[in-house]
Amino acid sequence: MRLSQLFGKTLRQPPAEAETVSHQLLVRAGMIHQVAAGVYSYLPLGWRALRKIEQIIREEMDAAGGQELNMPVLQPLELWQETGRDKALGDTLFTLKDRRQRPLVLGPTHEEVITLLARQNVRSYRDLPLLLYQIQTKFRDEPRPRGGLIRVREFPMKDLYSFDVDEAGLNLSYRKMAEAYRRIFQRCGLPTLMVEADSGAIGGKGSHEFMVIAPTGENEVLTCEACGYAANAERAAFAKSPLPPEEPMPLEEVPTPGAATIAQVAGFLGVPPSQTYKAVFHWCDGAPVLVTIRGDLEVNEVKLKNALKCAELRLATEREVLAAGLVAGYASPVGLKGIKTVADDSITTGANFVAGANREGYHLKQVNYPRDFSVDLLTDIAQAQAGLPCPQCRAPLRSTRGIEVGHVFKLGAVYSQKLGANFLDQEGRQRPMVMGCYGIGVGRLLAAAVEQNHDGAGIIWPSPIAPYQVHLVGLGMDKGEVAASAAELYSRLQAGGFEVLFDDRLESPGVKFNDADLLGLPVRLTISARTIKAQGAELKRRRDAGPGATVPLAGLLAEIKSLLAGEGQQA
RNA sequence: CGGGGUGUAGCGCAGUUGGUAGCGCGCAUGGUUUGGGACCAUGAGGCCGGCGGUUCGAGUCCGCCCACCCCGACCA
Repeated sequence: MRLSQLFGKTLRQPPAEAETVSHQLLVRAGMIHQVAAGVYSYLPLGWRALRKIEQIIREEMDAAGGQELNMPVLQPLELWQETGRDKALGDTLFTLKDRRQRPLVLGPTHEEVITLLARQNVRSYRDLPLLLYQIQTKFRDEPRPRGGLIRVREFPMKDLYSFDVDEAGLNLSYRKMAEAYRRIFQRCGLPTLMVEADSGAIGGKGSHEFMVIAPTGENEVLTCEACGYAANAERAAFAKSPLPPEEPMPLEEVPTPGAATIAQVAGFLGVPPSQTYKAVFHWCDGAPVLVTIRGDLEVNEVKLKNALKCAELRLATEREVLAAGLVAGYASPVGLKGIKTVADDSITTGANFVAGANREGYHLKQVNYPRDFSVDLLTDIAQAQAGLPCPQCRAPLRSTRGIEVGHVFKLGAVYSQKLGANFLDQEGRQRPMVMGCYGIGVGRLLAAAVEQNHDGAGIIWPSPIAPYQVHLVGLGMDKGEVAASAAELYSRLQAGGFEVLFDDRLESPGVKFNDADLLGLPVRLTISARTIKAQGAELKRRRDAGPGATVPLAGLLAEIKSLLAGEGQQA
């Protein structure tokens, strides 16, 4: 491709609204263009890089036995009502009506459609296992798009769905996919960490995310260096230090004027926060819930939401708290009636806690569970944090941030049961297919790759996903001799099978070099009066600093090939 | 949705007490340059986010709306 013909201009300054590095660089390099919040066009260079990634994904999916197909973006809302996911997705679902006023949705994912497809085409265990995938545009009306391509409302995604006869089969498919994912990210030049994750609105029995560790990541990841435990903070467990048993003492009410927070109460009564019960009010699908947890711990809303199995969960407003008859700052489940109560299992060890008296200005001492109160639900709803002990080996957990580029789910039979996707097993019994689903955000992967591979001057593409491999720069293109030999080299490179971007513009060297650095192709080849005199060309890898080496024209192609091969290994 | 911020040329920005809009980059033409964002000259390009109001007169003052960005609740 001749740069003089290429659609898309480089910018010296990034647009003011671009904050993330990948966003700034992709815009400056003329690879993407924003159309609306979270909606982007891909320009030729960006699109080429994206297609490179798609191709890598295809190869690995096919190698793992996947079959590519394509499903519609437009789907009847009815289908989503059947599985109840219209509610689970809520406002995230883009909806519209056709001319007959039939409600439709723009597909945010395709479990429903693919399950229907499998129901229609799978009859027997002999048809299984089955791995079907597509790379297609998804629509999610995210509450807040951000970070350029990191979080958008319309995005290309690879989604594969596995269908197996049983759990064992699912586990096998799951492992196969996890392995394919590792290879994909590796080939894209991205080290990723596979972490335990919450499955959110997709549902199912277990899931893992693939995180690119980056400070700009949206997710907090907790890891244990000692044993390798890794989990998204919204899902992570930790070893709750049990408190020593004590002889339960009689319940006692004490005045605690003005002590409405854990810190104040603990200070006032001279006990550690871990010797208190914290009460938090949540609002779950239109009803109040009182959540109790040990005073030194925090509530994890994702865990709580899962435990309550509710569609919408948030903190209760002051007004809602009052209306429910709760006393903010002095509430506890002790003696409380008519309100759903949940507690973290941290309340089960130790004894003689301080808790609210449900009366302004008073707390209870020597509260003991289950002697003094009961709860409707007792489970782990505590927020893991850096420094807390690893659930597996008790070494302190560490916190990092990550960009989620892939997510794999064990769905089980949730969708197949709801939509009647059954097959006949060897004994002639009808059974629901056991499903898994596996997503990769392709555009986000592109952004993450830039996020991870850049310097002050611009992008440094990992060569497998670079839009072109060689950036050929002609300096002094108004000189016939330079123009001719640059053009000749361009043809030779193309004939040799290289993907070449040829800067044939009549620009000053500074402009050309700076654009080359910004666009970030792995190898730069410069030809000028100077190099022609030396019967060579200057060869430089993007990731190397300093001037390149002058290489004789004779062995040039082989030289480039070996440089690129080295790049591939590095990635 | 809560909190914060910004809308003036393709990009980055300025615009005073209200008087009909400017700078840098980029773009076009001509010329001089050519190994790390060169220089000179000339030129094109604006519904000042939108609507309404105040005023003889609004980019500027007031009201409403919209868009976009950032921080939190959601996710590939």
